[in-house]
Amino acid sequence: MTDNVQIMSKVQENKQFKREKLLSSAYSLFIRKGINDTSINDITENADVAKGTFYLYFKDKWDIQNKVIAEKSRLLFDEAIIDTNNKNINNFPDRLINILDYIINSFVENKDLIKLINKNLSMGLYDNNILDEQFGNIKESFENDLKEYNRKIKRPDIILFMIIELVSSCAYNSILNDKPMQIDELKPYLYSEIKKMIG
Amino acid sequence: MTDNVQIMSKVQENKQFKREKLLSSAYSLFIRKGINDTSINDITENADVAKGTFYLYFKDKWDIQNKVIAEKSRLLFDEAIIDTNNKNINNFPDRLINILDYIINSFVENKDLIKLINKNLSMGLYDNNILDEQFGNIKESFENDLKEYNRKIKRPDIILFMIIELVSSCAYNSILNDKPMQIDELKPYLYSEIKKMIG
Amino acid sequence: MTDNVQIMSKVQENKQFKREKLLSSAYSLFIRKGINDTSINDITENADVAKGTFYLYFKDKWDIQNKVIAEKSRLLFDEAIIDTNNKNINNFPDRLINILDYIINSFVENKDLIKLINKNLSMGLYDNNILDEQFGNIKESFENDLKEYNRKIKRPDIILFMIIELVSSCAYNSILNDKPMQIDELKPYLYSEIKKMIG
Amino acid sequence: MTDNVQIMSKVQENKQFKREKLLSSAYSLFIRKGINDTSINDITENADVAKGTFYLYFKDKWDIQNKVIAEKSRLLFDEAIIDTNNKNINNFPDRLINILDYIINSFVENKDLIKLINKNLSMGLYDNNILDEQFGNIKESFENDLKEYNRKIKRPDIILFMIIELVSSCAYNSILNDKPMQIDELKPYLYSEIKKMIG
DNA sequence: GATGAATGAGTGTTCATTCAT
DNA sequence: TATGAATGAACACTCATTCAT
Repeated sequence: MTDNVQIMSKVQENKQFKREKLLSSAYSLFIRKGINDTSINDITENADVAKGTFYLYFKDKWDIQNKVIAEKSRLLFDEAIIDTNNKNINNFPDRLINILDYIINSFVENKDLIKLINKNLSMGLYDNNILDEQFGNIKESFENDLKEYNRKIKRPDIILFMIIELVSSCAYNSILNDKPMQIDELKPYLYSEIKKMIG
Repeated sequence: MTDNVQIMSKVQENKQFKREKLLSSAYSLFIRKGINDTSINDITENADVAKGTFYLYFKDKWDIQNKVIAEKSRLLFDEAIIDTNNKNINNFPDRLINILDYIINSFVENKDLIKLINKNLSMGLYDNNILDEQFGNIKESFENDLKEYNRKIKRPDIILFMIIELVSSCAYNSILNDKPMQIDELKPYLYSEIKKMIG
Repeated sequence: MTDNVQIMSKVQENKQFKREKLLSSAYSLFIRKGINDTSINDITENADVAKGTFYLYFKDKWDIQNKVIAEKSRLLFDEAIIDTNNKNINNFPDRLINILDYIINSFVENKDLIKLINKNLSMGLYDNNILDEQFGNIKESFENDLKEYNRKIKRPDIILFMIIELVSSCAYNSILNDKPMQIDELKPYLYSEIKKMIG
Repeated sequence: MTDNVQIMSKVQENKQFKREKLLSSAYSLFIRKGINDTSINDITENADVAKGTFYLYFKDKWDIQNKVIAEKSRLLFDEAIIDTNNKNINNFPDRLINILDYIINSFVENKDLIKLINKNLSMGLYDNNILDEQFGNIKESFENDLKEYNRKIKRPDIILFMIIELVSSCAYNSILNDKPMQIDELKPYLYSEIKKMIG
């Protein structure tokens, strides 16, 4: 029995390992060459795995793409919240700004990441529940903060939605194309508007 | 001589005609099947033109795609401004809101259009000058309005940029996925924030 | 000892059971989707058995295919003879016609069966001994009848062979494609020729 | 104008040539390795043509397969009729037997041909009009003969259908598997039955 | 300028088979 | 015995691009 469990878990572990090799292979290729120019062949080759193996774990390229993005962006949101908690920021607006700033800075450091995530946001990511998950996380954090710091906002969900759209959309253009200006120059204006919104 | 000129212009006309057939063929296919699922073969067939002819007018699919989007979105902005002028709206905020509302309503009526335009915005459209052109139009109109109605805004270009990003990004999600809600429900919140921004 | 035997036979039973599950799984899939579109994976999945298990009982798809057809067609011939015996038909030609009619009617009721069997007849079934077995049954029955009803035919084996070829070939086309006409319309002509043949 | 026609016909000729190269390449491979074991890659390689070219002329393997069989079997029927005419056989039964005998002999000389044609007959060839065409030819010839030699048969179409089914089915087994005996031994019995049928 | 036949590299996907557990 | 994860050769089919006419 113990043997069986151990054997099972050995196999299970191995499967998990393969799955992760594929995910990280896909991630690095998506970042490096873009999704359109990454073939499943590329992914498996890069993962040192047979081509057929891919189909044991993912349905097709869209499937692994969504999984990659879900994983990476969840990670990002989590980090942002942890960072904010670590800094012991104790008022609501600064907490929100810190979260957004952390995310923006991550994108600045990893421009391919914003390309990857954004590309997909616009390609129908909202159809499935990936954004909802992340959004869920930050929404919860946002509403906790509201309660904790005794803030009243009418329809906080809508405000948060608009804030995130504004930030991600502006960050995308500013970081990747310096439009309308470099992100560091843009930030003050951006954060100023956000503060108005949660005013 | 006159004859020659006429012949020349006839030829020129014919060329222009071919080009336009290709553009409108591409547009209808992009709208109908999406860009990824439209091949150059599809475009030429649909345009009743030989496959090789495509390459006399466009470099590749990305080229015609950009041209199509440029044309369609310029048209849209122009219409929005004309509509606003026709309505004799005489104060600055209402003029701005009317322009944005016109654009949003157009997207609602033609959801494939917002899909097409947005897909491309996020696929590197900012690399070339297409958005700049449109943006130029509306920026000019925006600044004219500011002057005419005696408004003072610090850095109107940045504010306008943020407004457009906010509107297009929110409209995309709301119209296509009802996230966070249907567009008609979202509009009041959206316009309210915009009015704050040009406050 | 008894225990051992029981255990052994239990194991044996179990093996037989697996084999039969595979056979009936294959049969239903062959009928439903055709042989070419049925994979070994399909067969094992449908039989609730691991993929590797297949190879413990059968060499490959051709192997199980032949076994399936052998089983199903032997069954069919047996049924036809039993039906004829039950009806107490007491003259030779009517007995033969009844057997053939029973088979044709079975095919009419299960068109996929004639597709399955025929496909394979033409795909090299004669290479192995499957047809011989069935043919053996009906040949024996045929020759018994000849003796019992005091009929004399030169080379009854050849005549029977030709009759079966004629019937199965005509039935296939008539049942599946109504060529040259529907089977009910064709039957009188067919049986009339057969009666001539056993003259 | 003349030039254009000549150019057109040059191109057209070339296309016809490519198509025929593909057909004959497919035929030789089907004969040599069987249809299932012949890939489109094999066909184009063998025809010294690019893979994509295949799809300019044929939809898929089933398409070219049908065309090959149609061509080859039409040829066979035509030859059989010509041979019969050349021999100045002047009575109906002998003419019919000669046609059938010619076809059988061709199959004996080219066993792969009967394999190819038969395989397909049983794989749903009757769905399309290939057999009808061939059958049309021989039916016409059959009915011409009936008229010319003043024969009366009730429903000659049905009789002919049964004769062809009987002959092709028996020939297949006899030629390929010597079942129930070699074709030369079988022929007398076969032809004797056929004569009864048109009796 | 216009054509469209030809190309062939490239793609996603399937599947019989093996073998460590 | 039984399993099912892994393999990788094989497949049909697509498509942007070229170029002789």
